[in-house]
Amino acid sequence: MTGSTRKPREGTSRQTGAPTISDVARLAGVSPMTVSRVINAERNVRNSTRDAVKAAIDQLNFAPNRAARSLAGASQLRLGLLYSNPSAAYLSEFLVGSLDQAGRSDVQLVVEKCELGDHEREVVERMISSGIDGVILPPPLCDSRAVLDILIGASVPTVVVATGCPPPQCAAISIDDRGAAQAMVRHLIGLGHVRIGFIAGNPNLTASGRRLEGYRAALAEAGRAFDEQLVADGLFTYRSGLDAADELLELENPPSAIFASNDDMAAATVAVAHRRGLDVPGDLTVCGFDDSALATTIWPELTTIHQPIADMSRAAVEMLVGMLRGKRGEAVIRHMTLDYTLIRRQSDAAPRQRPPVRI
Amino acid sequence: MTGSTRKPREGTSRQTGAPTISDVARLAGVSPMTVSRVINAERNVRNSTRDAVKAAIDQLNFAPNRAARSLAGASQLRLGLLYSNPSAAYLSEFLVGSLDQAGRSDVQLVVEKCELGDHEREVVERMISSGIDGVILPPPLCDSRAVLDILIGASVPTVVVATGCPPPQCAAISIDDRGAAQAMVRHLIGLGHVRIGFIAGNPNLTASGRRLEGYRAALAEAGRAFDEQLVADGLFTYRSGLDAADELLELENPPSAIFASNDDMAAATVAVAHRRGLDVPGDLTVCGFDDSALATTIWPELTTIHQPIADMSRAAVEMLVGMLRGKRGEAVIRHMTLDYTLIRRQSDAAPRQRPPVRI
DNA sequence: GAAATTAATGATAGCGATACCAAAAATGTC
DNA sequence: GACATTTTTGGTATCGCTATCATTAATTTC
Repeated sequence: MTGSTRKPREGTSRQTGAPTISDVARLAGVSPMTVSRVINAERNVRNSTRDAVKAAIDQLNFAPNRAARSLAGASQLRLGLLYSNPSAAYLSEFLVGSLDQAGRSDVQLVVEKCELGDHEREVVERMISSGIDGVILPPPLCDSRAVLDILIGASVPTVVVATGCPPPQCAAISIDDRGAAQAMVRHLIGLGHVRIGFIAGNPNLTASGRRLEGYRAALAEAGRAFDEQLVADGLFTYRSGLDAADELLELENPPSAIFASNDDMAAATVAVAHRRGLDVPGDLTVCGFDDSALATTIWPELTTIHQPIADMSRAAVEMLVGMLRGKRGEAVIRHMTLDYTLIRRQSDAAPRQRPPVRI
Repeated sequence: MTGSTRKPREGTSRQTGAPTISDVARLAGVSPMTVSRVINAERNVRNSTRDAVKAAIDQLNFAPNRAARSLAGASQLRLGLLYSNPSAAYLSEFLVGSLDQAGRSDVQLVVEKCELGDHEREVVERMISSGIDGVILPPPLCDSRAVLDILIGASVPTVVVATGCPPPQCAAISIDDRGAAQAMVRHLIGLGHVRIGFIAGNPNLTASGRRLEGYRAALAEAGRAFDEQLVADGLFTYRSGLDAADELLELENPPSAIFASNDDMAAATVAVAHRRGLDVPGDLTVCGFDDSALATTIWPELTTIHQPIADMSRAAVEMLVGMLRGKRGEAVIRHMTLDYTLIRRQSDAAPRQRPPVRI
């Protein structure tokens, strides 16, 4: 209402000028505590008192100080974000999203590196004992049995991101890996490719299996037979991609398109093709998955599947906060699936009329 | 280090478990006030003290409580991080470092893309008028005259990272690009290489010039003549590296080693070598610069110069915070040079007795 | 080398709210 | 009406951090 001239408090130079709960109390002739009760809609306040306080609040145009509130009351949540060594590009996007959301939700994010190996136990336990409220696990940690077991054992609320097979005790954010792979293969079939090679990912990561399923599904729905020979094993590393691509191109009847389970292996495939004198995409179509930085670094730029990484990490933070701040009762474990996008760049094309001549 | 059992404080049930400034103080053997000073990058703290406190902060994984902080009076700083399109790997590391430090210093980092071109003015001005307190410029923006002029004109405290030639009005973090390049070429000479090719970087970036200087200096100190032909132009992109490498390997008398000004171009050089049937490092030694993720992604892994990118961005945030929060009037503009490391991997070797036969 | 100056640290007192418990007031019971 | 209960209300102690000033240590000055 009225501007109500508040006389500037003398003394320290720190006052902000905004009315405080004490100002309200003085005006209403009650104690600050009572004002707090009114603000928080607690029951045990007589109506007459409540009305007086409310009047004072209106008159001063008082609004509680959020900082003071969270300091005194509910403690600030701290979420742990453990990462191993995903592609650096993945991590940075992931961080941007999660930090952004952490700011919005007013929670603190503790980011820590956790190499897979002997130290993982130590790192995770230190994080737990340092009083973290919940943990977010991006790949590849989201599929680490060891890490998951420690967290689940300690009943730490956890959100796994981009795993193909989330443990029942964890919340999960993911994309439809299977569907995405299927879409890519459909695309290749649509382009006219008949023999389509596939480079599988690290079998320890559940997403690998999902992507392979998608490949098979697309073949099946097009009435194509599944040819064991056209699937090579990979580990998601560039180096493994080199071997896998060699294996596929060495075949009697090599594929005219190769779909690698991630961009690193797709890049390796491009390198192998070039070494063999094959033009990409003229002689060989190569597609990746992830839309990592590498996809646009190399030449030709890769046609690949884009994951909304930042959105996924944002969602992970939000979900975790929901689980932690959510009232008492049922910790509704939720799963969430975000949309992927097929990005066409320069590494795919229709196959030549005749299969390229092997040199 | 050790897990340091933090004893649960007794008393009220309100404690959160998160380490506080007092925990850090106790561990470091100083007063809480001193810890506060370190966090806020204030000046009057002895280096030894600062280091001890930082160690304690790391050990406890401490991050200040925002609520308490804003209650106590400190306003939250907002720093702008403008980026254009450096190598994606570079950016991600840069982000990891700066976001981490931003969390520790409790400043908000506003990350925004600023493509070089017509819009730069718009983007920068928008950022300024949105009330940003300071700006961090990683390459290549750190060398953009246009962007710098706007910022300097508006007297926005700015830290440039990894430029070869920082404007006097800005603080700067860098490594010794010239010395690093010189060290690498010295290494190649030591290996026995005589004809050493060099792929220059984008001429708009001052660091490019520094690296070329280092190349020439190493040659000069070894009493080798400088051969114009052995220097090819590049732009720091993979694609430009493809062309540059082709140019060098096309020479009548091609080099037995190629030193590219960054890893992307070195990776491209490896690809070209392979396409030409050259073994790396058997027939051709290839070295890069930056130690980006790409260096260890491809095969063979690149011998390169490691820049502590994350540390540099961390330092940039810290320095900016110091300039902004530091007491004592005059903003002492500082420059800081961090150490580089020559990392030997699998892409370098002594030259063959005779130059490889061209196919 | 003692005094004057400056830098580095520590001690104390809040910031604006809530938690917890004790005191006071209102209500109910016989 | 005296006593047990239940509601309201107030007092006090934090929450985690920083402002401010006092104190101590390190430098400089003459």
